Amino acid sequence: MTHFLVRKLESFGPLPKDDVELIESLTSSAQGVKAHSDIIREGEAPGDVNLILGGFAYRYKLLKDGSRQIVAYLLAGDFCDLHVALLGTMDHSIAALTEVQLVKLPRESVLALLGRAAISRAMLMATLVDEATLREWLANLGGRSAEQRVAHFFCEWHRRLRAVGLAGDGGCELPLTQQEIGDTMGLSAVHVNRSLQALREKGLLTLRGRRLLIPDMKRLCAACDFRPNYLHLEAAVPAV
Amino acid sequence: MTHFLVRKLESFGPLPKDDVELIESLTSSAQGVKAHSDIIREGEAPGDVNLILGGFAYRYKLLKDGSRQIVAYLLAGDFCDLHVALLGTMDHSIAALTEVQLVKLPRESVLALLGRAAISRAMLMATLVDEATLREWLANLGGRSAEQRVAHFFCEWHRRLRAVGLAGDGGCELPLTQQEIGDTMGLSAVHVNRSLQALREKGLLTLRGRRLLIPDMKRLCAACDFRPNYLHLEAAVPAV
DNA sequence: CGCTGGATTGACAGTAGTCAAGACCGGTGG
DNA sequence: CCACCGGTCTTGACTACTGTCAATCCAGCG
Repeated sequence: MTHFLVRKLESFGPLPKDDVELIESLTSSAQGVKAHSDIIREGEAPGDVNLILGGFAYRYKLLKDGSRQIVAYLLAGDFCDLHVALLGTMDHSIAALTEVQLVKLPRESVLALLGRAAISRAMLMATLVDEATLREWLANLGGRSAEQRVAHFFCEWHRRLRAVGLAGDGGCELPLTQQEIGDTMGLSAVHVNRSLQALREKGLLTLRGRRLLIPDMKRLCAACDFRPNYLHLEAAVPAV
Repeated sequence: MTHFLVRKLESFGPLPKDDVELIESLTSSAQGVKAHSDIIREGEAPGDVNLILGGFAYRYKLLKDGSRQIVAYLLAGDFCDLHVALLGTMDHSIAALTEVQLVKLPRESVLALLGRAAISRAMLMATLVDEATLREWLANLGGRSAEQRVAHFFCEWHRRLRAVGLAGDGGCELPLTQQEIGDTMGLSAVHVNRSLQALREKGLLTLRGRRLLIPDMKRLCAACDFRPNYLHLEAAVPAV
């Protein structure tokens, strides 16, 4: 079960055998969460840290006017709320996009993990990648047109899913409504619709059911200036 | 000199004496950087990690169309590029806003620091706060009007400066041109100008020279829905 | 087959960008 | 002390992108 965590952390470099054993010895309780329900809400500070095993979730913030800004998507292997263990309170909420399977790690376990330098370091690296992604999103919202924004988002989505084996060269699942895409890109649902149509007319992508098809990834990347360097997928371990 | 780093890290909780000694034993070379020059550029992967001692800097990304998106401001005590030590390559650039004093830590030193669990953990916490700030910026760009965006940015700026002793209740330094504010908020300089005028007319702020005055912080916060929880300034150390 | 949520459309409103001219301001050299 | 300069800040006119509202269409489902 916690293999997942080992795999995630070791994607940044091997862990000492001790550390792997520690992780695998942790007690944890799995549970399922229904689609569209909250996993944790802004302001909460519960004792456990959630780790996604399967399904998709997203981080979001509610604004005063009632609108919602989605600020990240979580895939299998991602931490939901390390923040809670370290910073005390959630400054945003997390909800399940699809049905989600997650494991809850008691906070003490997480703190024990952080007592291991190699694990702590791997978590820091994971956090740095998340941060880099947020910076790219910021550039996306601040500097690109609606059409480019959406295209860029799809490129990233596909790339991330491919990294965890959930996408082939042709396409991938995309369990999002246009409203949700809009909440992600700071656009209205109507405008997302129009942008999608423009992209379709250019033959840059197909969207059928909940499935995204990208006939020519190169062309799409070129159209929206997508350069995946910020995802640090090679995640080379720097030699010490 | 490296006291700075100790202070930064201990803002998240005390460090073991060993760790403090390690930090203070590190060799480091200070240097100055002229205003408006780059400190490090996207794609680079040099050996040293920079730490800001004084002055202001900012992270930015260049987009295909030549526009620039500023994605963070760095104050005294902030790390410029931990990324380089851990992830290998910069995915964005950093430039000096004003004249900046920084110390360069050799990468091996940084990796040694990360070998200490408590230090590694404090760095993780610092990174989590940066991440939270990026999420709030994303919500700011995605969900608020131009006027609110700018107001929110000023609230945050003042709050952060106050946290490091650079702002009083009345106001603080703001060494930014309207163009730079625009590059930060995804707005044109002209529109920033108009938004500022609106805010001034409402009596929410004054901007003279490079100085920002906020007569009534409460009112400004209310106007832009600024809630500083995401800065985690109290940074309570969670009891183990 | 009728519902229901999501996707599409069209008309219209409003926000933000662009371009270009002119005012202002601090610093420089005479 | 003053004129000059370059960079910012302001302004106005105009354009273009994006949002809003509301009706309609469509596909999956009980």
